Amino acid sequence: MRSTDGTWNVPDKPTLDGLEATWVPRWDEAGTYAFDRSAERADVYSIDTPPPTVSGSLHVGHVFSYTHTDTIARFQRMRGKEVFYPMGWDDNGLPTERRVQNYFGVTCDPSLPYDPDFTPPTPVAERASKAEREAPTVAISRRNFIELCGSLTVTDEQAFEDLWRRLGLSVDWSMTYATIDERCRRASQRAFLRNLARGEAYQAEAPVLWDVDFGCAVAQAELEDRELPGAYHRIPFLRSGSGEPVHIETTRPELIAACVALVAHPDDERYQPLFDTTVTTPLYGVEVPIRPHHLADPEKGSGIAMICTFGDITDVTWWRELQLPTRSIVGPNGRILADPPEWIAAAGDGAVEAYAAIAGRNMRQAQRIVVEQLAEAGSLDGEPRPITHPVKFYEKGDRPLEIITSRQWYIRNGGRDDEALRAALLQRGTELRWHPPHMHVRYENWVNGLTGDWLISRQRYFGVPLPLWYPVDADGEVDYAHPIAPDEGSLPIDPTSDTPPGYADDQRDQPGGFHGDPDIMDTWATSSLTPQIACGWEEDPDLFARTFPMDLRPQAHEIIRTWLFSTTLRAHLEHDSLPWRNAGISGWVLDPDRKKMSKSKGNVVTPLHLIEQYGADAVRYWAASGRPGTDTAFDEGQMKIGRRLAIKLLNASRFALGLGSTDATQQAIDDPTIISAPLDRSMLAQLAALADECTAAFEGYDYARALERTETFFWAFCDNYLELVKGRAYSDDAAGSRSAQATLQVALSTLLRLFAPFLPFVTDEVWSWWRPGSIHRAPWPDVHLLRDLAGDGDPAVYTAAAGVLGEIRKAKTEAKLSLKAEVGAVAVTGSDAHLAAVEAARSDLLEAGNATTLELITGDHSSVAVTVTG
RNA sequence: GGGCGAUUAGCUCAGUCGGCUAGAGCGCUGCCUUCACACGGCAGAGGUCGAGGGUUCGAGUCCCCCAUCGCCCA
Repeated sequence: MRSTDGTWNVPDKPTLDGLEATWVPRWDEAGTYAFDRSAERADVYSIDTPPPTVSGSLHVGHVFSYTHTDTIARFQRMRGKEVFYPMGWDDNGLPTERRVQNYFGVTCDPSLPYDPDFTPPTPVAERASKAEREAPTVAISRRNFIELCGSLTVTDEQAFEDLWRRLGLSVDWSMTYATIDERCRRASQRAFLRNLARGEAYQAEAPVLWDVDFGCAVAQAELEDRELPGAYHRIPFLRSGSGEPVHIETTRPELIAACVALVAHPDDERYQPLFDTTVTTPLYGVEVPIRPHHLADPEKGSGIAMICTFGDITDVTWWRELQLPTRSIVGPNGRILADPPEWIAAAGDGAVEAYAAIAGRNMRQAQRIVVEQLAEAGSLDGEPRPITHPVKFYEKGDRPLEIITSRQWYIRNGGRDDEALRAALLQRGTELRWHPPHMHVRYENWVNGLTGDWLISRQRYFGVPLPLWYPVDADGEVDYAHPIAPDEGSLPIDPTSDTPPGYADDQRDQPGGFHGDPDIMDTWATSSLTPQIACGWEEDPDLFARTFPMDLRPQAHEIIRTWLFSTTLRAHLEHDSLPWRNAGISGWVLDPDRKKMSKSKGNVVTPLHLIEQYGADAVRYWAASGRPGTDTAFDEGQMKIGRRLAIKLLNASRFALGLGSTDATQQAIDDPTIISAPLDRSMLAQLAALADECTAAFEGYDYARALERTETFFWAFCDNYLELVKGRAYSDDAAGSRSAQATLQVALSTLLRLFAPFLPFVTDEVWSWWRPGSIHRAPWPDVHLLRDLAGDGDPAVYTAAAGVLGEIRKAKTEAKLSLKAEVGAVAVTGSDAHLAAVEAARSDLLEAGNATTLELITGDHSSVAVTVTG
C-alpha cells in the first residue's frame, strides 16, 4: 500500500491477489491514463484502436492483440509522450442486427409504423417455457428495431469496457466512441457528402454481388471463396441454319434462359469458324451469337462457354466488354422471376412453358428441373461430370452469391478505371511503416487485385443512412439522377424520417415530392474513418491538429484488405495524407491444434476466467510473448510462467527494499562513488545495456523482444546478483552495504520500469511501496544515468562472478547438498583477464558460496574446481 | 495458379552482422526447505536446426531447389 508520509511500506507477505481490484479504480481516480490535450503534436503519440465488434463475445484473440498495443502505449507514455488512446465500439451493422434478432426474437419490417410505446419482448434465453422460447418472431418497425439494437449494444459495451479495464489497458475511457453514435454518423455522412461533391462517390445501375438471404449487396472486400461440389453439364446448342450442335459445358444449366451469347478464345481454331454466327438455346430456342474473347479458357470444359446475365463475375466482364444485352432471370430473393421475360415470351409457347416450370423456384430447385427438362429433350450429353470448384460467398452468408442488377452507390478506390488513384494508394502503402514489414505485401496484393470500385450501399437497417433524398417527378417516378444532399450542419440525418430542405414532410413519396434513400452505408464506410472520428475531425480542430495523422494503427492481418485499406483511401481522398505513420499487425491466436480461433469452429476461449485464475499481468505476459505479426498458440502454461514472474517480482522487491528504508538512489545520483563495489558497477553496466536494448526494441515495435530480454536479465539477477550481494548488504561493511543497497534500488527501479508495459499491476504495486506517483507516469529508464552510476564498471565482473557461483551451486547439487553447505576451496583457472574479473568479486563470491578459499590459476582453458567439504 | 510467412529439444519459442561446444521456459528426472521467494529454488538429461545442393576458412543464419503447414490473392 502506498505510503503517505514518505516512509516505505513493504508488506511482509506480498501477494498478487486483488491487484486488479485495487489498481483499476486507483488509476481511474488519479487520471493516470487521461490524455492531456494541451500537449503539442510532436509530444503526442496517438493510437487508432480497433473498435471491437460488440455483438460477439471477447475472446483471447482480442486480449492478445490489444495487449500488444497497450505495451506500446505504456512505453510511449513513459518515454514522455502524451498518449492519445481512445477506445471505440463497432456496433454498426449486420452482426448487431443478427444478435438483436436472435436475442429478442424479432425481425425488422420497414413497412410497419413506429411504435413509440414499444416494449421489447422478453429475451429468448430468459423465457420460462419451451413454447415461449419457440414462439414466432415478432415483426417490428425499422425505427423500433434500430432502438433495440442501440439498447442492447450499450449493455454489451459496458461488459467489454469492464474486461478491458481489468486487463489493464491504459485507455482514456472519457473519449470512447461507438460506430453508430451521433458523432460517428455525422462524420460518416459528412465524409460521404464530401466524396460526392468531389465526384469520388457515384451511383450506378450495374450488376452487383448479392446475398439472397440478407437481400443485400456485397462488396469485393466481403467476399470469400468456398470450395463446393458442382457438376459440368454438357449441353448442345444448335447452330442456326444447319442445326449442327455446339457443345458447351456449364455448372449452372438453370441459367440457360439468361444466356446472351457463347464465347471462345479468339485463337481457338475449333471455334474460329463459328465467330459471329448464331446458335439457339436449348429448351427456349432463343438465338444468341458466338463471340471471341481472350478470357475464354480453351482448357476448360469444351473450350466454349455460355455467357449468362449473370452466372459469375466473368460473365459480367464479358457482358460489359462485348456489349451484350441484359437478360436477368434471378430476383433479389434468389428465386427465378415469376413472369416469363420478354425474350422468352418472344420465343414462343414452348419457351414460355419451359420457363414456367422454373418460375419462382430457388436456384437448387431450378437446376434440378432444368436438368430433367434437358434430359427429356435429349439436350444433355452424357451424365453430369462432378467437380469441386470455388464459389463466391458473402463472408457472413450461407448461400452462394448471385449477381443481380441494381442501383447502388460506390466510392472510387482505383479498382475500376482510375489507374492514377490506384498508383497513389500503392504509394501510400510504401509510405506507411509496417510492423512486421512483410505485411505490406498483403496491401499491395489487394490494391493490385481490385476489380471494381467500393460498393458502399447496403439494403439493411442498423447502420449509418446514406444521407440523400431524390426528387419524385409528377408521374411519381423517383429521379435518382438528381440526389438531394443535406447541409453538413444538419448532420446526422435519416432520410427516411427527416425532410429535405425545400420540402414539407407530407410530400414524402408523393408526385412532385421526394423520396428518402432507404439504404445504409457499409459498416466499413464508417470504420474507415476511425482516425477522423477519434481525433475530432471538423468538430474539434484543436484536438485534430494535435493528434492527426495518428502514430499507430494496430490491427490483425486479415482485415488489411478492409479496414486498413479503406482507412487509407478515405484519408487520401479527404486529407491527401496517410491516416497514420505506423501499422502494427498482430497475428492470430491458434488453438493447440494450430487452427485459428473462431466462433464458427467452436474453439474460442473467453478471457475472464483466465484473468481470474492467473491474474491480468500473467495473461498479458502470455500475449506480449507473441511477436508482432506472428500467430501464437494459446498456452495457459505461458500464463503460469507469467504469474510466477509477477510473484518473483514481489518477492525480490521485498528483499531489495527490506534492507532499510533509505532512498539510496538519490544519494547515488548525487554522489556516484557511493556505488563502489566492482560487482555493483559491473551489474549496472549490464543493466544499462539491457535498457538500451529494450528501448531499441520498443522503438521498432518489438515489444516481445523487450520482454524476453528483461525477463532473462531479471531471472539471472535474482539467481546471481541478489545471492552475491546478500551477505555484503547485511554486513557491517558500511561502504559495501551502502553500495549494495544503492545498486539494488537502482536496479529494482529500472527493472520495474522495464516490466511496467507488460505487468502494469504488479509493477505499480511494488512502485507504490517506496516511490511516489504511478510507475506508469514515471520516466522510462535513463541509460545515461545508469552509465554514470556504473562508472568504470566492467561488465565482465558480473558475468565471471555469476559463472563461478554457478559452478559452486552445481558442485553442491551434484553432491546432493544444500546450497548453504560449506565449501572448502574453490580454484578458478583461466586467462589473466578472467581471473582479474573474478578477483574483483572475491569477497562476494566467498560469502555467497560459503567457501573458505578462492584460488586463481592462470591457464589456457577456463575451469572451476570446487572442493566440497560437506 | 501467383505471392507471403513458418519449419530449431517431447511441447511453446529465442537465436540481431555468417564466427567458441546451438539457447530459454514448460514438461520430465534428481536434489535442496523456512533469515525475498514452496504460488519456491538449484541442477541434470534431452537437438542430424524439415530434405538436398551451393557460396565460404567457417552456415541454424546467405543463395538455389524440394517437401510439409498456415495465410493472402486469383
